[in-house]
Amino acid sequence: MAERPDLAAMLGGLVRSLVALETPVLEEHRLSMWGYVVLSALDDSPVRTQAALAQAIGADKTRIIGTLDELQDAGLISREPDPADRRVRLLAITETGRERRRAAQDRIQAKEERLLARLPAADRAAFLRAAQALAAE
Amino acid sequence: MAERPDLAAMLGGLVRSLVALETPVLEEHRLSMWGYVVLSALDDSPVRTQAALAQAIGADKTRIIGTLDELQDAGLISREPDPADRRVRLLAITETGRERRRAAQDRIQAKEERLLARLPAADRAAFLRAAQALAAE
DNA sequence: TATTGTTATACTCTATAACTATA
DNA sequence: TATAGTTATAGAGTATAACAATA
Repeated sequence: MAERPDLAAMLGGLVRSLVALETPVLEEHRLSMWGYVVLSALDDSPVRTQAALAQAIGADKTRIIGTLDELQDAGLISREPDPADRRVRLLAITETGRERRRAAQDRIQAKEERLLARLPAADRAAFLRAAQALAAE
Repeated sequence: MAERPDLAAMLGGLVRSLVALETPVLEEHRLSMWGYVVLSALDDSPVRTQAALAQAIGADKTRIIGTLDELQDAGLISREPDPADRRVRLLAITETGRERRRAAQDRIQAKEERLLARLPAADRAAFLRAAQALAAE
């Protein structure tokens, strides 16, 4: 009877194969992994500062600057100084960005579905519920 | 009603927090993350070649050499040329290695338990079962 | 002086390709 | 010549700290 493998190792391997699965899709849609994460965060709601966005996605504030530059150059996000405090940048997804993100997300979720299809329906629902609860920190 | 977040992003965040949780424990036990992964693999069964070990843990064969050097120097693994083919290195965990790994694993699993304790018992069992099934590739 | 965002630097990981030793 | 392991090189990703602009 096998002992339970370490959770981190187990999930780490799973994440690696998911990333491998999704990277080609993102490339087709001309999005980097971080770009996709940022678009997803902004699609849920706009954010008032870059630091807040960085924290929301678990990144360093210096780490997302290049990503924001690219997304802005591609017209996928807007990024304007707040008139009330010109130090901060107001961040929001554009309509183009939303479309791009949705298109990528549809393909990605379809691939994820194929993976999840291996699970019995009950386990599958519980897995998603549990993952969401645990990821909520 | 919130849409389902992307699986990869969700699990990726979860893995990050697990790693953050476990890194201090590994440091206490003087193990690197890869060192722990290697010990865990060898604790399940010895391996005949370094390339096979690398593949088993999803790493590159060049990537684990430094790790194997450290583990060997610390007396946690044995690594001898196969008399039948002196190109290959027979790898096995030592008794010291086993003890070190078990000690770290106990502490790590205890921390994981505390995290999993948030879940209803049924979801928790289903989550582990599903994660194991999906990670099995 | 404190805060937001940016740039610069160094450091760690990783991937690729040469190299050695055995076969 | 083919294979297991090793070393060397370069590239990507990341963290830290210094910097500029604004408050």
